[in-house]
Amino acid sequence: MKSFIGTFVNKIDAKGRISVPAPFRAVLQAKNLSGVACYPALTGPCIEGCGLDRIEAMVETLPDQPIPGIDEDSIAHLIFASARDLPFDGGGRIVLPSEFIKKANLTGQGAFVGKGRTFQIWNPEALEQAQAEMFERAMAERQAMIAARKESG
Amino acid sequence: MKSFIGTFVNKIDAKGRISVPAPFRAVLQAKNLSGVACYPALTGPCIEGCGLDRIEAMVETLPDQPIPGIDEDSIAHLIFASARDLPFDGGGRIVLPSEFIKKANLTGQGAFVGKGRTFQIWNPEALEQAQAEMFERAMAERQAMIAARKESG
DNA sequence: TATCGTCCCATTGACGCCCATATATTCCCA
DNA sequence: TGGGAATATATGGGCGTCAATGGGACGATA
Repeated sequence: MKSFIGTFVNKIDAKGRISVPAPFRAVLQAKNLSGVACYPALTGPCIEGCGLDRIEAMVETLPDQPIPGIDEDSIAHLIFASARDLPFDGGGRIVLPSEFIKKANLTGQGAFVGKGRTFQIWNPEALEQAQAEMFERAMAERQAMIAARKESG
Repeated sequence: MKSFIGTFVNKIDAKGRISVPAPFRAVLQAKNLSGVACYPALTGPCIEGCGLDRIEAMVETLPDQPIPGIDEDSIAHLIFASARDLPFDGGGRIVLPSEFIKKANLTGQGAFVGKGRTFQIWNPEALEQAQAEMFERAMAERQAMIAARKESG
């Protein structure tokens, strides 16, 4: 199964349209999908994207209680509420709803970041910052691990 | 099977009419339904909505009379009692009965919230509050889970 | 006759769809 | 191997259609 790999920066025009990178479109079209399901990420200022099939699969996994109970509400329901099915136009673009543009601070450009089974859409500058921080943290953890190993062994 | 996803805020006019979002109508029309079954939610100040087929499926699974002592039965019969089949008008709107408007504190606007197999209709402000609380709770649970994993593994 | 509910029509504004252009990439042929 | 053509991609813009919404007419009922 093909995955979402790589980073691609595309423009966002006045109508809020942005081209989905061709490699990502190929992944979706391999599943006979003519659009992409998007929702605000819970963990950062970006938009998460995947095939609508993935969302439908989430629906399937939730208990189908005819009588709604109190435990019905979970992260999944938050995602259903905020997700949108965005169809491609003739040129392979999607239109980003204004909520998404606001959530991810998108201005002029959007960076598609492959995450394997999903991808994310970032403000390019914010992405760079976040990646730098992630790198710092990873290096710090690595140092800590090395130090701990020296002590114990 | 298509599901109800996304949130759409539409106006409620003086006659109590509100447009059902086109994506939701599409889900229902895929099942050859020309209306939507609604009933007050048990879990919050909102209206639950789904296809009439879902209500009928519920009916199939239940006895004619509530069985004393079984809460689910009486709850289900409560739902049947308060449920309404609301047909679309020519423009894809439904008329909200005054009980529903009262129950969900609807004033001027209604927010359709996709929940997968069903959807809900909320007062937009109340929805925002409820979702914020839900998010807090979900994040707290998530933190607890991460902490537990660290300890055990 | 007055009121309520349902149906139908009108408007407007957004969105989907189509076409056009530019750039990059691949492929073919000389 | 180099040039050129053909294709694919990214992007801009315009137009038609449909969705959302408002208002009025008709019929039923009390």
